[in-house]
Amino acid sequence: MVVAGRRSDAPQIKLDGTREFARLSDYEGRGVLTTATYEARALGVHSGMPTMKAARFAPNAFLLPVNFDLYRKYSNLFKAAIRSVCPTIEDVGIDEVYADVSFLDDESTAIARSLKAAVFEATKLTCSVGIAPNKLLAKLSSDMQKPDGFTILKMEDIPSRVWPMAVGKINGIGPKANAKLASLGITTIGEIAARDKPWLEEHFGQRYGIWLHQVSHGVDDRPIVTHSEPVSMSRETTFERNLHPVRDREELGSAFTRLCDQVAADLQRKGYVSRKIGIKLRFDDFKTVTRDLTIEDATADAKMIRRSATHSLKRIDLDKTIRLLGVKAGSLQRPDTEKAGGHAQFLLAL
DNA sequence: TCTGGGGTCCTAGGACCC
DNA sequence: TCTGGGGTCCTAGGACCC
Repeated sequence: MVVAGRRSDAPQIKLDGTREFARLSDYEGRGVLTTATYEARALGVHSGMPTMKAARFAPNAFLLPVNFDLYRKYSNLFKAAIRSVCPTIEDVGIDEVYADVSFLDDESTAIARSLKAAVFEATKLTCSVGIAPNKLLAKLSSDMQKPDGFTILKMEDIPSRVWPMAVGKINGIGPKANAKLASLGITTIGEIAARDKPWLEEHFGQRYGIWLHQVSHGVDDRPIVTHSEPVSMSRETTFERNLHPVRDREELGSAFTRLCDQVAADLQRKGYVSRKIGIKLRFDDFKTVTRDLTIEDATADAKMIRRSATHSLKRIDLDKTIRLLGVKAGSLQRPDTEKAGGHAQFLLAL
């Protein structure tokens, strides 16, 4: 079974009450797999794979639409369950958390078991736990035995258990860094660790080079961040077909308005105003451009957002058809911390 | 095979200020 | 005449993550 597509692709309910699921081969249109069961993955498909491509590997896989409301509900149950064991947690998206368990007296094994038991009791879902001296190693170890496993990783295990792993397993080494490392003959974490700092800095720049050196030796001093403020909120949509800036002007215009309305509603619902309104376009050749504009008065008003976004849109050459359109609000503030007009301002100079 | 949507953080140049 | 050194803010793009 795979999950892909929109809510409207929900299974048909037949007259006898049974549900008729679509098959992956029935899928039409754009998009990627949100996820796939392990059985489907065995056929060569994976999260993020274009759905039309996945359909060639697993045409008979059952196709389910995404249901983010449901995922959010289970996410909340899952996080509450973790919190009941260990209150100091950091959110890492919908299905992951870091938890600081250093204050617990129990053995690592007992902690892992109680975390998994709490999650299962709350959600009937299994999960994977990694217990390690820092976030880098905890993430690495939680991936070692999936699904429904737990792994305890200590500093002294690094040479035997971390160094043989592929560099891409490290959080922060993506496709680009992976390819560059490979071009230098490096495919495992141990091969990074075998290089000295100056060599890594020479090839990857000072900052990234030093970071590579550290992570390859299991060093990571990032704290658990229990609270963070949002930086931006955005909405974007990929059209079912590429839209022509002139011929499809109306359709583009209404999509644009809808995105601005959604961003405004998101801001209002969460209680923020924005000082930076931006747009994003992806053309038929997949080239992506962004424009943004800092505005005088922070806003959460749909019309204001649309006006600012239109300014940015006018600065883009529309010489190709458009695949994706997005609207983004950045430089977020809480309205009450907004600098109120009318306050006296002072300057003291020598 | 044609590639989602929602985010964060980093880099780098230019404007501008003292 | 051949021009420092520090800082912040703005903008665009890109890598990366879930």
